Amino acid sequence: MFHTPSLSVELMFDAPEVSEMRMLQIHSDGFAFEAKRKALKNAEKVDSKSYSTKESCLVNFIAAETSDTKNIAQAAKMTAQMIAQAAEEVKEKKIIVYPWVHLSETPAQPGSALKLLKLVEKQLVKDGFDVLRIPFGWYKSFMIHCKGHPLAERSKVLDISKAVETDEEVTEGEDLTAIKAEEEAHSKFYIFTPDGVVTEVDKFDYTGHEELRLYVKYETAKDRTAQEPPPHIELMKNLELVDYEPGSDAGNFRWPPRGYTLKRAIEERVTREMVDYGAHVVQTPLIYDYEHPSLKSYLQRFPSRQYVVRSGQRDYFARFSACFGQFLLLSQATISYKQLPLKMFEIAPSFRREQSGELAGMRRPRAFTMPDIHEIVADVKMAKEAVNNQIQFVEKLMQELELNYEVSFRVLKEFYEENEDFVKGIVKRIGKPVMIEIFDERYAYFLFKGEWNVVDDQEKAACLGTIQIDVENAERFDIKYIGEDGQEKRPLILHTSPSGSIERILYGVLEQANKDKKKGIKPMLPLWMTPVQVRLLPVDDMLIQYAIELGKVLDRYGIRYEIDDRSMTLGKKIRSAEKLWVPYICVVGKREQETGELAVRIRRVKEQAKMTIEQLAEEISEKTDFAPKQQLLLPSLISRQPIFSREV
RNA sequence: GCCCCUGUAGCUCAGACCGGUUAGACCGCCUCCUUGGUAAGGAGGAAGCCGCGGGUUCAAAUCCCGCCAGGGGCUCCA
Repeated sequence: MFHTPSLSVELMFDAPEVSEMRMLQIHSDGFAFEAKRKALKNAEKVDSKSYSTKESCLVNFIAAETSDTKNIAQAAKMTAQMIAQAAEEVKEKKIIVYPWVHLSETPAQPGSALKLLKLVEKQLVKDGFDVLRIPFGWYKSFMIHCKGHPLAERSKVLDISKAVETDEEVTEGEDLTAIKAEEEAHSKFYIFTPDGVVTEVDKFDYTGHEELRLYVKYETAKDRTAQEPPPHIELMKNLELVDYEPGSDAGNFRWPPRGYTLKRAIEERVTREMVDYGAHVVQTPLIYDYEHPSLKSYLQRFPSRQYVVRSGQRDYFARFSACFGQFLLLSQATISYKQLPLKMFEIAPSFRREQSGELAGMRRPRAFTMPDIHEIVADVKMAKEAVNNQIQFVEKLMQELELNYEVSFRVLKEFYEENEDFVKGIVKRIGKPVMIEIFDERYAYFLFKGEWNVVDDQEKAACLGTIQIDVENAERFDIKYIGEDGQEKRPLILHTSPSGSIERILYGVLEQANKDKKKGIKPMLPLWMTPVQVRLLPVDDMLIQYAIELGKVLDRYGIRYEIDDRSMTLGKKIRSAEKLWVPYICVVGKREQETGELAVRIRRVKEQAKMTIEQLAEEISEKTDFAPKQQLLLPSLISRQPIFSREV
């Protein structure tokens, strides 16, 4: 595609990358071996440690190369073919498969090598040969008597890079259009700055834009170096926010009350913003019919990664986004041009059956909660206006999440050329350098896509908010509006997630907190979403009642608090609150009761302050006034709370 | 999905390579003492299908095979 075939082979496969399983073949009169002792800890189990025959046989010494492990089945198949061909040439029915690692300088891992040899054996047996596979992982003695004819000793190298393509596994209902299209698309990557300057990504000076550099590196080089688990995983458990659920499928999580409080706070925040934006809020089903014509065609755009739900004799798929329900609803709605732009919003679970190896904590689960807005517009002009409007709330929400983010846009070349001013206007609005990918051919349903990404501690990037101009699905789902002239018209659709999934937001804020921690800043969750905003610590049992009275004041302000009424030392209560990153920790003792002023440990400023409960409540209210009041979803007395996964 | 590593008390982790008393430790939990002033007060106690299922062995947390889960790499991320 990009290169001539011969050139591309050279570029793609450096010498050590070529798969060259090595094999030495000896046509022998008789063969014998004896397994002496294990060479590997997990050597293959053997029924008989020795074997001897006087019969003629074709002995194949085989060393699997590292490169064979890329496609063991393919390597095995070709190896078996080579052996079968050689056997037929010398008219031999008896075949010995002998593992001999010393033929290779870069051998495969034992497990892969054994797997390969077993597959070779299986194939040859299937082809009707009498096969003996010599046990793997032992030091062995052997005897061989080479026949000495011209074809009796040969060495071979398997070159898997020359393999013909075999049938790709295709699941029913799947076609590879999207993948193929993406492979064929050409893309160029640039950095756009707010002043309108365009620079190729590798020529841009990233000084002062370290995270942008990391993001670009991730997107273009796909460089992965992480060894450690992502830090947010330990944090989410210790803060008792989310945890794995062993009783469910991989990638499905449970939310104890603290985490659920945070989750709901975010959901409510995003929903309010969408209602303010003028959205119609809906709820649509979680499962959909594979056979529905529009859905069938939509599914064919993507590899099948769905959860399948059986109902009676029929299979349904769990939705992987909110698009279906909204499109189906819109397709039956009577929409006038007077109602455009029409905004539909939904926040609900979605399911993507990601490959097991792709799952990673909250960065990539299989079940997640996605806020999704679709904005129906008449034409490209209106779409561009909508993008400009949407950018405002996406930027606002991203800033409220208090995390560093990098913005990128992916634009069809043709669209870019016609709308250069629009794109540059957006970058100006973003106010910092952004990465822009310009692609030649449309490989998905969008011709324009904005992404708000975070870069984590492992230097991996993940997309949160996104805005896309969809030019395909209005037609696919037969969504139309009635124009001024009374005629049905086909609209464009903006697909937007204002914030990204709630799970990924949590991933983002925890990774951000971890980055802060490494810089010596106390890690925190944004005040408006943190489950517990205030902890009241009565110094002794006599003061619990007073703390409860103080709590009632906080209730009036809609502030989430706990009272540590456990029988432990003050030092321990403070430690417990600090471990949970509680932003305001108030000691409630006789002094406070007498003066009416609390001693407040303020996490953000690492200092104590004296203030009344009303002053504290005012301060928190003021800092969180943009967010709906979310209740704490567990009893405020800590003595009444079980421990789900927190430490103290 | 493939490859590598890991899975022991609620948590974090010893023990495993080299099979053999009653599987340990910190934190947490429970009981008692202590009623405390800004990141761990003291004493005692309970708590384990050693991930699951097979196998080898007189004997398995330990060795072998399979499966599941978590992490990393590849691929992928609509």
